[in-house]
Formats: sequence, C-alpha cells, structure tokens
Amino acid sequence: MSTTTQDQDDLAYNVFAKACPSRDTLEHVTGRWGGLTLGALHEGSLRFNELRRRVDGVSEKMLSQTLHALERDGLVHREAQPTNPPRVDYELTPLGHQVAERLLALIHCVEGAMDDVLVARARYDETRGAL
Amino acid sequence: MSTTTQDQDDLAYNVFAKACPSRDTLEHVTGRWGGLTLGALHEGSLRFNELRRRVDGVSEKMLSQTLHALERDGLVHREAQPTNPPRVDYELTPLGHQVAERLLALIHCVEGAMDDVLVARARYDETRGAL
DNA sequence: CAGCATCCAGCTTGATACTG
DNA sequence: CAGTATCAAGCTGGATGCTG
Repeated sequence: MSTTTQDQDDLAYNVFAKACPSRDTLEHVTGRWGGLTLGALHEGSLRFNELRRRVDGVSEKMLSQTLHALERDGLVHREAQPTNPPRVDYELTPLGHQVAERLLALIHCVEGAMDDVLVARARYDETRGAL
Repeated sequence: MSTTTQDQDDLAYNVFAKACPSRDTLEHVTGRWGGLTLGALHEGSLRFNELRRRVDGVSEKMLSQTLHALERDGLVHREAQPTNPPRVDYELTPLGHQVAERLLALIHCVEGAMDDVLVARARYDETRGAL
C-alpha cells in the first residue's frame, strides 16, 4: 500500500475517497445542523429545547436526527433522567470537544472574513452578474 | 448592540443566526463538495478535470457549481487561458488558504478520530440497533 | 418536556446531451 | 478541454399529529 497510492494522504482514512467512512462523519459534523449543534454544545450541556432555541431555524426532526448521528459517532453524550417531566441533557464528549474546537476555529475564520467575502461577491456579481 | 445580544457572539457576523450571510459562506465551505474542493486546491492549483478526478465522486455539474460559489466568495481564483484547447487553472486566494487551513485541521482531526468513531458506532448500534 | 411517525413539497444531485 | 442546459429521481427538511 505504498507504491500505488495517490499522493493525497498517508492516513488510514481519507475523506477524499468516496467510500471512506470519514466522509460520512465529516458530513455529520459539517452538515447543515451538525456544525451549529456542536458549536452550541461547546459552551456547555443543553437540553433538547434549549438547543432548539439556540440553533436558529432547526426543526424538531432535524435536531433529533442530528443529535442521533452525533451521538452515534461518539461526539455527543446523551444523559436522560427518568423524571417527570423528562429531562435530557446533551453534552460533548472529549472527542466532540476536539472536533468542535476545530470547527469553531473554522467558523470564526469565516465570520471574520465576511467583510472580504461580501466585497468579493459584489465584485463578482458586478462583473458577471449582468450577463 | 451591547445590551440585548445573546451571549453567543460579539462579532458582526454570527452563523448561529438564521439570516446571517456567514452561514451561506460556511455552507459553501463545508458543503458536500466545497470542503473537498478547497482541500484539493490547498496543495496547489489544478485544472478543471484534474480537480474532478481528485475529488472522488463529484459530477461535472456539481464541481462547476461549487467552483462558482467559491470563486464568488473570493476563496478561489479562476485563471482562464484563451488557448485552444482551453486551459483553466483554479487556485486558492490568500483568504481561501486561511479557510482551507482551518478546514484541513478539522478534516485531519476527524480522520484521526475515525477509529474511535467506529468503535462508538459499533457500541451504539449494538445497544440500540436491535430495537 | 422530549421525541417519533408520516406525509409531501421542493431543493439537490446525477445522467445525458450539447457548445465553444 | 471546459464547461452549460435540461430533465427526472431522490433525498432533505418542515409541518403536523401523537406518545410517554
């Protein structure tokens, strides 16, 4: 496994490969709601509906689905208390924090670059938008 | 703009808000093909079809679309030479490199954690998969 | 409160064919 | 080579209604 590989990567897992499971996880993490969910949980554990309010625009279904995916991947821990009314807290696992930190770095990078992005968009639209 | 904000962020742009343009850019970056495209271009400029081979599974249409979005956001520079046959090179802008670096950090973090993720999945499926 | 099941509209995507 | 145009299919995601 050393002579025929592309120079992409030497790791055992390679997102660039279509069939690599890491691509799935990356999509859970970077997906529409995954990233925001991890970001919200990075500051501390939250209950289901708290999370729902925090992540502006997410539906019950999507949040539930996202949470399951992240829990399955071992990034989020679900703590259910058999009380009445039920109370369920979600929090990041250590692994989840690792990932969330990188993700937040990316998010802040993008947020910080938005002024430039907006300028670039305006220029692009001006040049090509007309045609 | 200091007393009424949620404690989410003090920045001008906030991905957590549904209507913030940064969410769009983040989605271009983390989207299904955006991330892989940025990752591929981070190592150097590539032509359209080189990119297509590099990003396993992307269709002509999706790559084209992705490239346009990234170019519009000012993350990718498109260099077309009016030769015959045509030759077009794509490369990251300085801003694109900034973003790509954070993204790669995330990708490598996820790739490196895949063993743990797979274990977590197995446990999850074992516990709940049966029901 | 926490969540699942279902239905359905609409957006995303991939195949295919065509252009410069 | 480097794309664009078009169309059908499939997945995504929201609304609703119900359970424990």
